[in-house]
Amino acid sequence: MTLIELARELGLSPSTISRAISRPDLVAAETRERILAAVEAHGYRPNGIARSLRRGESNTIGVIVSDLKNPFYSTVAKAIENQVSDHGYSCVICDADESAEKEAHALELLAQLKVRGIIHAFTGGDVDTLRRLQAEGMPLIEIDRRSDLPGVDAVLLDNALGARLAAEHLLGLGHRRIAIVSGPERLTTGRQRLEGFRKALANAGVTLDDEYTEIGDFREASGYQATSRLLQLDAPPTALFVANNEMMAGALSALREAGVNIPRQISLISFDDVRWAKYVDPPLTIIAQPTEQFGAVAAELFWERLHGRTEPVVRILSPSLVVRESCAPVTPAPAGEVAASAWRRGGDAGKV
Amino acid sequence: MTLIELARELGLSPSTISRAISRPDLVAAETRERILAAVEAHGYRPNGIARSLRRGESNTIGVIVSDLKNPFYSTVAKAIENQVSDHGYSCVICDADESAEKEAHALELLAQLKVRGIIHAFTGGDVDTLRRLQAEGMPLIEIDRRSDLPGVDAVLLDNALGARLAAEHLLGLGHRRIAIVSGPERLTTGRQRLEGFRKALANAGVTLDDEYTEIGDFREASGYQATSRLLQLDAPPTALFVANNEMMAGALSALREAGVNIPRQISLISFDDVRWAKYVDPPLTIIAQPTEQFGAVAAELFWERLHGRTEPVVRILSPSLVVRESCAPVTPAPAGEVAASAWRRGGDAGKV
DNA sequence: GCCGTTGCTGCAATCGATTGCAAAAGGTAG
DNA sequence: CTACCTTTTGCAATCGATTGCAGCAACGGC
Repeated sequence: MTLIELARELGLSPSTISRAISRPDLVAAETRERILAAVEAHGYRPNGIARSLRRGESNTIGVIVSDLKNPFYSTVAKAIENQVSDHGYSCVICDADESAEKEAHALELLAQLKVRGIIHAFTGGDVDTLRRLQAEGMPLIEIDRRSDLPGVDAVLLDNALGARLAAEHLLGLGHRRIAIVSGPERLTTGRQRLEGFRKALANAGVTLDDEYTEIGDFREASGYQATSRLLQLDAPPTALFVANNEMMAGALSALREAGVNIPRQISLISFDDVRWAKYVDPPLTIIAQPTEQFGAVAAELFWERLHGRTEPVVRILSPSLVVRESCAPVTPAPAGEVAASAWRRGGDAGKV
Repeated sequence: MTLIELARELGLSPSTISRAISRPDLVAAETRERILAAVEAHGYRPNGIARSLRRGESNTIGVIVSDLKNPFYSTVAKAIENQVSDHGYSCVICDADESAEKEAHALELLAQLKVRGIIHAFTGGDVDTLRRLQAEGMPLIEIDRRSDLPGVDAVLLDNALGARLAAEHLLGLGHRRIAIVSGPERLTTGRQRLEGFRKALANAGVTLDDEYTEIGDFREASGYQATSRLLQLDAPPTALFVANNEMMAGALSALREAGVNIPRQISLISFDDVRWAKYVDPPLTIIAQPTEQFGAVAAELFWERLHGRTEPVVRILSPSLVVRESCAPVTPAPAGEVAASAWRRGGDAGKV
């Protein structure tokens, strides 16, 4: 049922119907009642597409996350959706799947859909497309990860602080043979967590060995592989920092499989306090992010943009250390080799 | 930049430009090159809204999940998104937040957006809206939960089987004082898991006591509360079946807090093999669902509908039992009261 | 040389709702 | 009674792309 059909049926013009719906005060009370009754009776709904075309706006916002399966991003997406749906906006949520191509594709698609703004976690892809969208006046809000595009809003974590908290916790427990599994260089989160960690260690006079520096892709499988490699070193680390929750799951698998005891043989600390971190054996010490705030703040920045703000705003959120039981003081072993050879023997042998 | 502006600049008609983009074979090679070069240069993108209006279709599909934070649903959503984006479709993902109102609101919104179909997990709300959409010819595909609307496609789990697997596992370990935390009656998942469980116990001559039957709302908090109540009974259960992953997290909290040892004092089995279930202490015995299949099959059913199928199809997926370490044989205590009083003394006292 | 065909391009209508402007009706003041 | 204002409704253009139909040119066959 279209506006015109309804108008014909009521013997009124389409304009009147349209006004009765969107600006009721302009229509005589009696007419209005009659129209609304008919609308109700026929279940008429304005065609959102036609409306958007005419109004030149869509009441839709685009969200691109790099992995919808990752609870961090699904939580952020949910927070955004909740915020904007209260205002009658809807979300087109895209999953870039950590792929730059898919990201570029999603951006094009959202642009075609004429969304009012795009909130996205940069996946390292197409800065050109971003630049063009920005030039066209599309509000762009980055979450979690930063492209190097100037002038866009962003909600970020103080990754260096997070990495420092992790490093200092491990150093404080006496660890010196410390390894990291970080993310891709092309992502700010990957870079900053690595550099922040390196620097914090350096401040304490500890150098982060290349051998102990693994670069994954923030997905489970790479966490598994990286950790497996570290375990095969002649002098495996006594402590491990894993830079996101997905890779942490992989690390956990690798450690289980190798029969390594946490924290007795290796201390494990990682990023992002997923809900289950506290139920794991052992409960995980982690660097927590204010996950829902990412979404809420991003939505907020979006509204401001819509209401005329033109100056870019960057909000930095703070991580915090949550101490549980996956980190322990380094075992006072006679020599570095002990732990390694103990592992080879497997199981509980490393008890000392 | 619009089609008309571009046309004027090139001294061609809009029709030719349009054809050069969407049906290149109809345009002379030379003209086509010239047009495509200009398109590239100006970064012209067809206005998706106008295109949709004219074509009378949107290349958009709506997805409503009942809780985007729940890894089950985010995984399903991702699977759907991945499937349809390969075909140039985009997803509008809505979160009903387990609220019937929000669900109705989302349905209206998707209808206005003229999506090509809606894949949704019924939240118990507005069957009227669903019925109207169905009457209008909107492809409707239900996942996980079933409304009582006839004629719609659905991808469901064999919940009764899942519940039976859980019951038989517990029975096989000798448990008789068995409790359940299930979901709302208004949801098929809640009902079927409860009834299936009850029936499976009955088959073994065990009755599911009212005292042992808790109805939650599939969210973490209700799992916590229900479990806490069960623990305060004079004769607490020796085994507990929790009917979804969110409530299971709550149950875990409650058990931890009460210092109850799993599985020594209580055996725990629950639904949905979230990735972390195997890292928990103890690794959780669960009923696994083929999560990604839900999304893939739903997308498949959607395509079929688009391509003309009119007969409703219901696909039932099978759960499976994954045995880990959260269930143990019932402790051969002299009398039923022992366990209860042991708990009151707290901690490891119940070791017997 | 004429006609039919093929290939390319343009004209103009169309999708459905919105909105500036104008017309008609009713009311009030001078 | 006229002039003017207010309220209510309708007319018609508009948003931007698509597409059926027609026009035109070039070419080949007879």
